[in-house]
Amino acid sequence: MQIGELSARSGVNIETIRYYERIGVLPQPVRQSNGRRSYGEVDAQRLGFVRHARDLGFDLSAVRTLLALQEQPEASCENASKIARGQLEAVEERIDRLLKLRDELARMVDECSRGVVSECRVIETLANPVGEGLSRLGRGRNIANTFGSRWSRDP
Amino acid sequence: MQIGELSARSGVNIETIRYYERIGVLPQPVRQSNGRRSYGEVDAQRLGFVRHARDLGFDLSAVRTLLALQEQPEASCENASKIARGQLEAVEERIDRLLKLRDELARMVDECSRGVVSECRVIETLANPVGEGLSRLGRGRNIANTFGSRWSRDP
DNA sequence: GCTACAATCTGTAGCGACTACAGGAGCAAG
DNA sequence: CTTGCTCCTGTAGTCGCTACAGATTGTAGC
Repeated sequence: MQIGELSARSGVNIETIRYYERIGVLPQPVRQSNGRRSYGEVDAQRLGFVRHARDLGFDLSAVRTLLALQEQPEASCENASKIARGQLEAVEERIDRLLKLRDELARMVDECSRGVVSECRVIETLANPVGEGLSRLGRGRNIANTFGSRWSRDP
Repeated sequence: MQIGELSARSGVNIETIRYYERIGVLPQPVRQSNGRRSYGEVDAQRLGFVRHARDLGFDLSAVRTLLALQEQPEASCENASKIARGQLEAVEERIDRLLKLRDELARMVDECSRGVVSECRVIETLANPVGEGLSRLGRGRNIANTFGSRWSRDP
């Protein structure tokens, strides 16, 4: 199958597939006589694996590790489980933050009197950082920057 | 106050402050005779506003709009409130996704037999995308990419 | 065969929001 | 007068794509 079909089947952008190949997340595929990339089921599966892992928020370096682990089934899964646990932790922290965030945003919107800016709670709330109430939230360890800009990609 | 103090007080990286100045989110500050930037309370407040808005997930273009609104208090707050409502919607969607994500990750971790990779649920789950169960999650509209990589920045 | 158009190719540049670094200047304390 | 700190400018790197330019190849209709 050519790259277009692989892209359609996996839901991964053509450019992204080539990008994955370039950075070594996907292996260099066989080429047809005309120079076009030719993929098989194994490639489709590997790409599916990558996509699913990315959907779960693993960054590409984690994906690399997981792929390597997948390819030596005799190895211990300690490592894979550790990566997943780290990911789970990051997700839970993120959820906590977002819930607080939602409350503050909801309050802002709710209290906006729909009058002029000088009475608008949206602006006011932003202007008065509430004694580090929320602003401390962003300040934890940099947990491997697990969530890039991918949380709203797509066509 | 110099840039270092402003940075310490606001919790915003020095380089980031200069970056904000460069892209016009912060105005060019007064310079001391030695060429160093000199800030006052107004600047600190403006930066606090920016930081808080960023913490709430507004992207820099939204921040720009909000800043502009803040500076003409006679205007209607319709606009600010609209931005905040959009933001709230995006946050709620994001929370939904993350909750589903957490479940899948938790299940993965939970079911890992802690043996070899060939029996590991973490790898297995990634390899078998469960008929688009979760993978459709990433595929909505691109809601203005409101959340960049900022969700784990900091020292 | 000719033409139009689609799919693919390579290579490079751009995005957002920073972050890091090189190489230099200024300034205070010991 | 040296050490060490803060600050300066300017540029390049990060991540994970995405977009484009310009070339080639394949396919379908006339």
